[in-house]
Amino acid sequence: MAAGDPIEEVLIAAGRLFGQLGVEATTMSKLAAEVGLGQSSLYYYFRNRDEVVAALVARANVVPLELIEGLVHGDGIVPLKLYRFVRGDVEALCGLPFDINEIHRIAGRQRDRFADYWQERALLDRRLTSLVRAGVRDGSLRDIDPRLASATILASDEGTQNWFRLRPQPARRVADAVARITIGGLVAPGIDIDEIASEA
Amino acid sequence: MAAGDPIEEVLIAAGRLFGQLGVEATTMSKLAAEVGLGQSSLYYYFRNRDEVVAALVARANVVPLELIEGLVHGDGIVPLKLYRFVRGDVEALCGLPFDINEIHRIAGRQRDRFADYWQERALLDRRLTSLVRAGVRDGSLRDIDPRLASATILASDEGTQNWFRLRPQPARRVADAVARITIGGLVAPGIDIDEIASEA
DNA sequence: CATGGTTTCGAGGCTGTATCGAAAGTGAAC
DNA sequence: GTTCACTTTCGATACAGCCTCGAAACCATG
Repeated sequence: MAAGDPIEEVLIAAGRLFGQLGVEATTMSKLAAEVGLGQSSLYYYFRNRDEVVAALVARANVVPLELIEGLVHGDGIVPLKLYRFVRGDVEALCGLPFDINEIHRIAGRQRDRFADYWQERALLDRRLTSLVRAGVRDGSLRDIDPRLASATILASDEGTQNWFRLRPQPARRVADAVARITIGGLVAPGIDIDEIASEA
Repeated sequence: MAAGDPIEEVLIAAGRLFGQLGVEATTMSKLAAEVGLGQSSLYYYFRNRDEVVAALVARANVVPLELIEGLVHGDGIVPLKLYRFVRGDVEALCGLPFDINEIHRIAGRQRDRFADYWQERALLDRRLTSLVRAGVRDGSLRDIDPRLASATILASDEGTQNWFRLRPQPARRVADAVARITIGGLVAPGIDIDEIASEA
């Protein structure tokens, strides 16, 4: 119905509907109606519903990736960088209109269609892993398996969005709590997580 | 096709198929075929597909609840109890044939149909919250919001199952890592998480 | 206004959900 | 052995949603 780029409008409406109804319950008819089109007209812009999902997830993915790239090249000790990453990631995830985990799951079942997603995800994982590894090396983090730690960090972030959507709260507060707990469990005994938290 | 209780058989097959294909892609035809029934025969045992989901989730829910009940009444300091809870919960979740988060999400969209689920979930949350609160009181945990901490613990546990299913590993190892990180971020500065980990 | 590219839609095939009523199976009572 | 009530199974069918296709409407440019 409105002006702008139809693709843009569809994606915005899709994000909202996915969040409200879930992906499964968001039919192409509802989505089309939302932007003032007939159901079959959507197929002019997207081959199918999954392509809408893919387009949406492609954008959501950019945020954490840019976040960590920026942090890696910035300065500060590793725990501080990690703290900022988790806080930023959680905050961004909680701001999404839809459930990232649901999209994540759909993507997981179709590795080929969502190849880009998985590549970026793998890159994010590598960046985070090597950041953790650096921390273990320089003694600012405990001696844990960096790959396991990285996976756990990402799991916490995404898992958090799960319940956040059910029980809304100030995103920043939640993000700080998750960051403090998660990174607090990683820092070496000598380092005080509260000091890092207040510095971040 | 086999002997036993048809309901039982359907649930077992459903767990497997939900895990392999996802809930959405598991059609009633496939499910029926799996147990040697016609598609419409399933509706004799279950009103619809969501009822299969509900039956499955009802069982999965029991495990963490029993786990924490047992721990609360046992002895040991709070961090030790929490460590054991997280490890047990993660291990149990990783052992499920299906993705608990997907079921979680479906349940979230239908509060009334899954009322039992939400009640048990709320109970679990209360138990965990009050355990954390006890730890904060007696000084074995840092001064954090117990509700936020409890939510974060559960989010980590469930979020972990997410990637665990994609990248299988020894469940115990993963469970230990998650417990060490999560609870490590909660314990008061004086307490050594490694000591707790080796005691658990 | 003719041409060609862009955008929209209605009709229809196909698959999956769920309902319904009929049929088949089962066992206890006579 | 037949009857009867109860349980279990299924085929037919309505209905909704996904997606395709071809035709029509739209629109810029010469």
